Amino acid sequence: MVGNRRPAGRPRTRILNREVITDAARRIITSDGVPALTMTRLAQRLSVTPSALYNHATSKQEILRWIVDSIMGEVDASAFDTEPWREATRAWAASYRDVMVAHAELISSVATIEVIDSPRTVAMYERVVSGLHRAGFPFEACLPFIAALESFIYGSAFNELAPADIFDPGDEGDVAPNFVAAVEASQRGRNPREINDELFDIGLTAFVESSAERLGVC
Amino acid sequence: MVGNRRPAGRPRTRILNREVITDAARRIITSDGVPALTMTRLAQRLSVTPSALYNHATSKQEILRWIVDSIMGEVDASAFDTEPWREATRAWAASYRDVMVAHAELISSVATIEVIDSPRTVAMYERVVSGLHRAGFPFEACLPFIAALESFIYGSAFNELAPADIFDPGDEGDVAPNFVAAVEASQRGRNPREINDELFDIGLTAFVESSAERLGVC
DNA sequence: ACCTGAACACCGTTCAAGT
DNA sequence: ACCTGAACACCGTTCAAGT
Repeated sequence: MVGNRRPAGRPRTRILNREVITDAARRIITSDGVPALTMTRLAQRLSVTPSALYNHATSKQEILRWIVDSIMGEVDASAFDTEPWREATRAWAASYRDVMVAHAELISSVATIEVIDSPRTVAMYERVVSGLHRAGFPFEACLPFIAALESFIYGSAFNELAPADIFDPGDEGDVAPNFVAAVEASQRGRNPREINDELFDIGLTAFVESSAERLGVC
Repeated sequence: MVGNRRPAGRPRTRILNREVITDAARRIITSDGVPALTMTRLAQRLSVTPSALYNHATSKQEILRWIVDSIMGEVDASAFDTEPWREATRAWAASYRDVMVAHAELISSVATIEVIDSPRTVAMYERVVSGLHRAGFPFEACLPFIAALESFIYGSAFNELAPADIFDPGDEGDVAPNFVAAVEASQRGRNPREINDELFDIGLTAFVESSAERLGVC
C-alpha cells in the first residue's frame, strides 16, 4: 500500500467505469480463470480498494453480466444482413460456438444470465431475428429456434471444456468392458476436437433442415 | 451446541459415510439450492462438526462428485438391454433430459466433472455403449455419438433453467424492434416448456437419423 | 461524487487434541 | 478410527469517514 501512493499534488483522475472494470475483469479471467476473479483481485488490478468498486457496480453479479455482454459482442451475426438464412445461421452458430469454446468457463453464466442492460447481446439478437423474419420465419418461431440452437452450441462447447480424461472409468473398469473398449477406441482414433467439430456440423445441419421443413420456410 | 449432547453412557454410533453424506447434501440442494450447500450446513444436518466431514471426503469437490454420480444413477438406460437402438436412444435421452431438468443447477457440474469413483455413471455408459455396439456402432463411434447427444441434452435442459425473462431487453428495446416483437410473440404463444420439448424431439430425431446414415448403421 | 479503512458474516480446509 | 474446537486465509458486501 505504501508503494502505491500517488505523487503529491497530482490530481486524482477518476478511472473507474463499466468499461474499465469489465476489461480488467476479463483480463483476470483470461490469465487465471474464473475462480481467480475476486473483488479484491479486481480492485488490486485497478489500483483501488475493493469497496471502491461498489460505487460503480451493485454487486459482483452485475460485473459478471457486463463480462457476458462484452463476450457476446464478439459473436459475429453480421451474415444475417447479407446472406440467405441457412448460410447466415451456420456462420452465426459457428462464430457463437467459437466464442463459447474460448470462454468455456463462462458458458453456464452466458446460458442463464438475464439479458438486462446488455446492449451488445440485444444487438446480436436483433440482427438474428431480423434476418430470420425477413426469410419468412414467423416472429413466434424465432426465439424457440434460437434457443434450441443455443442449446446445441452450449452443449457442444461444453464437450471442449470437459477434461480429456472425463471418461476414465478408473476402478470400475472391470465391470464395464464395453465402455472401456469405447474409451480406448476413441483415444486411438482421430483428434477428439476434430470429431467434436464434425458432429457439431452434422447436428446443426440436421436441426436447421428439419426446422425449416416443419416451419414451411424455404 | 449444549442441547445437542448425547445421553451419557450411550455409545457413539459412527454415522458418517459416503451414502449418508451424499443423501444429506442432496436434500440440502433440493430444498435450498446449490449455493446453500456449504460444509457447515451439511455438517449441521448430520449433527456433526464441519471438520468431521474431512474424515470421509477429501474435499467439497469430492462430495460434489458423489452427488453427481447419485443423480446419474437416476437416468434410465435400461431400454438398451431390450429395445432397438433408435428407440433405446430416444428413451435414454428423454430420461437423461428429465433428470437434468430436475437438477438444472448441477448441469455444469455433471457436464464437466471427471468420471472417477462413479459406479452408477460408469454403469450407465456401459449399458449405452453395449447397446450401440450390438446395433452395429463401431467402438470408436460410440463416445462421440454419446457426447454429442449429451451436448444437446445439457443445452436443452439449460433452456429450462434460464429465467423466464431471460429475453427481456429492458432499456435497449427501442433499438431492437424485431427482437422485441419476437419476445412478445413468444409470450403470447404456447407454453415455452412445450415448445422446448418439441424442439428437443426434433433435434434429437434429426441428429440420430443423420448419424445413422453417416455411420452406415441401420 | 468517489475513495479509504475497518468491520461483518460468512467460506473451505487444516490440525492438534481428545476419545 | 473418528470427532471436536480453534485457527487460518480467504470470500462479498456495508458503511462511516474523509476529500
